[in-house]
Amino acid sequence: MLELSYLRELREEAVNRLNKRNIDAAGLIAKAADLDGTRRTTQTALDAKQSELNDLSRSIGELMKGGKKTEAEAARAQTTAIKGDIQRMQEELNAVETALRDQLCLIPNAPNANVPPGKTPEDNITVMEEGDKPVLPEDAKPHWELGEDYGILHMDLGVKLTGAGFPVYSGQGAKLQRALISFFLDRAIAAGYEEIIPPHMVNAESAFATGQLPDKEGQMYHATADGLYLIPTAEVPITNLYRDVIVEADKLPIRNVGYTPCFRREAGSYGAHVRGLNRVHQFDKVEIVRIEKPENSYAALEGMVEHVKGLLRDLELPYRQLLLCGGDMGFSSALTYDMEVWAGAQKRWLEVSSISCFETYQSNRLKLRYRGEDKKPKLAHTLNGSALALARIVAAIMENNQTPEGIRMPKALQAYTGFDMIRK
RNA sequence: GGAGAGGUGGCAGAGCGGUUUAACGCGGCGGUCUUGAAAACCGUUGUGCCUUCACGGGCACCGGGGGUUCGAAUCCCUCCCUCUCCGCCA
Repeated sequence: MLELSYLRELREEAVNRLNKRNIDAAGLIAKAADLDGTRRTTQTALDAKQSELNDLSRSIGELMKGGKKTEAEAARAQTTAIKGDIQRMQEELNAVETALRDQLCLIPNAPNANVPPGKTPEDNITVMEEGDKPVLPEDAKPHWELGEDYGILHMDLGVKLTGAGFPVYSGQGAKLQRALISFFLDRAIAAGYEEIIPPHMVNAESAFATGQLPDKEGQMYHATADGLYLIPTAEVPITNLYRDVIVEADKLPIRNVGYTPCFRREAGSYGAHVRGLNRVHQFDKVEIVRIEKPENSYAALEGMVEHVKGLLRDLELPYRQLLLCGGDMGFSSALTYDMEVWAGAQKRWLEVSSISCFETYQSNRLKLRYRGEDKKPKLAHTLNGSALALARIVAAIMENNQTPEGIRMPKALQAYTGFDMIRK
């Protein structure tokens, strides 16, 4: 949620920033401002009534103690009307507060000044591109065929066990998954991130705080018997560690990394582009999360991008970095870079990482604050990024590194896989 | 899953309908003393919202929600969580 104080004090700036998303920013904000005004007048009136009742109650106590029964009874008679007012005002306040919160939930984060305008992925800016695309023979196979040929990836078995989009890995394919997870974790730890193993299910409060609810309700698997959600990313449990927390300034930045499986319903996305590992309901991901002082957050974002670039280089994958345009950015993000790798047989770019700065949008919901120089709590900035998401990395490695002898493993990974080639 | 006990300020721990605007202690911060430090002593000490140019003032918060009452940390209902014992179990 955007901060009310921001919408109040820098309303014009907020509208301008939000306009990059091609939404009716002025209208959304005007409605929120209206509700906020009503809320404040109601609160002021309610507080005054409450104060009146408190005074009266105190005086009744004193009168009773002094044995002045008659006067006490007279005072007591006055309270009925006040209590009625209080109840009515309280209900009014509750209603307007709910409406205000709902309205604020409709307003996405305000894009950073550097976010390009635009509506679709075509308007994203390619910041850089690195690595040579492999030259593959005409009959080079996409990863889903290679997976079957080598007996390491079985989409059909996943269908049998669960349904479409739940891959089964076996043998060297399974080992490759585990190797990548360890590799990514070790690299993040070496870069100063503390490893976290969080729960894979969260409650509604957590899902709300990081913005999955109410916006993306249909995208999460929901265990209704217990009211829990399967996490779509480790971002949710790890960021929620800091919900309702005030951290001392000298504890910042906080850097966490966590490996978890990720579960996404991906409702409504079918077609040729979702074959094999391109889009699945369950995949593994190593996620990095940072909590920063506002003045450091964008430098931290660049640092996270550099970290991910290092991983992709060591995996010998051609990749490019995109700066997402306003229309393609996630709801909660202020600025997002996507990292994509080249899958040589499909001849497509596959998104393997999304690295975002949320400014105070998440921390406002989380009530995640730090104590600044003046000892007053202030909202911190949150950031996160995939480092990295496995399934598509595996797809690209398989496709790009296919040879007549087998699938070659990147050198940096061989210490983790224990083999240099996947063979039949 | 069953039975019992309990959830109070950064920690520890009283309070169990109206001198609680939450005691005492520890810790934190500021000060006095001191060459400096320790000790001692004095003061101070949370979060959110409303209001005010400001100083300040008001309201709410004793696990969450609801109720009784003129008045609730204190009584009632309900949910959540923790601990102990029993049962089950990787």
